Amino acid sequence: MDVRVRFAPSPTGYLHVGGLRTALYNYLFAKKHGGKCILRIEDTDRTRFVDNATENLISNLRWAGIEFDESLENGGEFGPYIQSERFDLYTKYGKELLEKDLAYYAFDTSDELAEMRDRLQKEGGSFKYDRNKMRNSVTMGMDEAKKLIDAGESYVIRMKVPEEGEVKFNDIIRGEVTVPCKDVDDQILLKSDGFPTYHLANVVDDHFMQISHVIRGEEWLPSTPKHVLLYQFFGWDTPDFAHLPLLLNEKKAKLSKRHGDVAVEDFKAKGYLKDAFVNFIALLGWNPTGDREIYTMQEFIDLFDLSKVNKAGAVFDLKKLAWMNQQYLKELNSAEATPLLKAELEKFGVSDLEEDFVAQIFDLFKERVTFINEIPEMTDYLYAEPKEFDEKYMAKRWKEDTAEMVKPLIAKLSELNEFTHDSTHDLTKAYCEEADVKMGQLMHPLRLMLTGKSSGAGMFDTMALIGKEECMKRFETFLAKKESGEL
RNA sequence: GGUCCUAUCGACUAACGGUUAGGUCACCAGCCUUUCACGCUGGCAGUGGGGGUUCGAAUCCCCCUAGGAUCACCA
Repeated sequence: MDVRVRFAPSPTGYLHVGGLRTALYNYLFAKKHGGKCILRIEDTDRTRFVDNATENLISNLRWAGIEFDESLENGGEFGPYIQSERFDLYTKYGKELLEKDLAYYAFDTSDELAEMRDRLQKEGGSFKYDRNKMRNSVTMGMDEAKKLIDAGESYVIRMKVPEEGEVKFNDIIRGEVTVPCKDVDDQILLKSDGFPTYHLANVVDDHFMQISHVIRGEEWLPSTPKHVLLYQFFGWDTPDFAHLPLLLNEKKAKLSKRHGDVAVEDFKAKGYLKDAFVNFIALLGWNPTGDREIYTMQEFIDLFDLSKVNKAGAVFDLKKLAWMNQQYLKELNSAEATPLLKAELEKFGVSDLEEDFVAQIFDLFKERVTFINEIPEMTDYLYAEPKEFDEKYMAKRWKEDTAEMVKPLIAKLSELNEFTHDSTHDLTKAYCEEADVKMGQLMHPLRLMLTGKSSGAGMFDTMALIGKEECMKRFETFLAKKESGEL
């Protein structure tokens, strides 16, 4: 059997990280088995329509490196790939169930349904639809129901779940799942606006799109018996199911938008590198070996094994994500990094820097940050003389005799023709030996005068980057301020 | 509350009946060092509890407990 899987999001306006993981696992599974990965937009809820939601979804998926073999924009022989354009199909199959007496009309208002649930709750037990007591074609008879419909009463179509027996299905991740029919609700299949609910549309589409494996989040597990029953009602083969463990927040509850940090584009905006983010997400719920953390997409494809995906939910740990991001940041080559850093610098208000200069800055700071966007502020002294000086640092490192100790070195530095890492280093080292002082006694004052900060890249690299002329100017300014007591 | 799912260090996970229960993040210590980092070395830390099955259980079965999901004319 050909492997055909689908990622079927509803266009809510953003891509949830859990959705990204689902899409990714679908993609990996398809690629691994030489199958097809399909994107189907499930927009049957007209009350939740969001402009540009589909475009947003696709662009975020593409950012993550996930492409689809069949979709709205790429086409395919099983389209349309958006449910609102498949309307007639659902109506047709809803009717078929009605004719087979596997579905029925129901006329209950939302108040009546709420009342029913109140009653059932008081009696204890489940809240499932009480088919034999409500207003529907089972209690009133089909003739009466047709009359109401002709009179313009609004109605829904519900599935008629058998009273006896049980529903069994095999989940690739969880094994056999069994639910007694009496616990399965008479799900609404077609809403009063004529649109199908997820359950009907999903089953019909998966069948006609020849989906072989349904890979989706665990939140769908409780409604899977309904879907299995629908396949049986229609006489169709059931696809294989794989319900992925949930992504959890630090409180171990399902990651939800209310708690923030769940939209892929937010992570993108914060500066996470795509490969790092995808790598991290892929390892939430599965690890091919257990002794490695960094994998390429191709390696993930080669190693992917649905049956080895975890059953328990996974907590989304920002700290490990940050580490992951840094790992990828360190490995970024300058061709990739320079434009990114340049853009960040421009946001910071620094433009017109030489590519080579920007590349050097990246090399010096990539191991000191988690995100590229931290670099501009950290390196502000490279673009203008420092406005302020770290007071604690100054108190600790600038002593009574420091000025006199540093002046001869500055004089020697000013005579240097070449102002490079090596030349400044060699000169300073020689001076230290000659004057019998430790490097540290001079490095800190130099750093303070030049950058105002207590941390940063190596001092000789920093001096070379700032340039001799500017360094001299800063030394002079700083010493003058010291003498005048301004500092 | 009904139903279903789940349970290995604080977190992500490996070990698919036989290991001193391994790796990674975080944390701690040390080394490196002109700062901050990076890096390196080491450390802390786990099979929720109770019964079985077995020569042998983290692994299979049962019960308990705990957590989660779901019970919409949302997906």
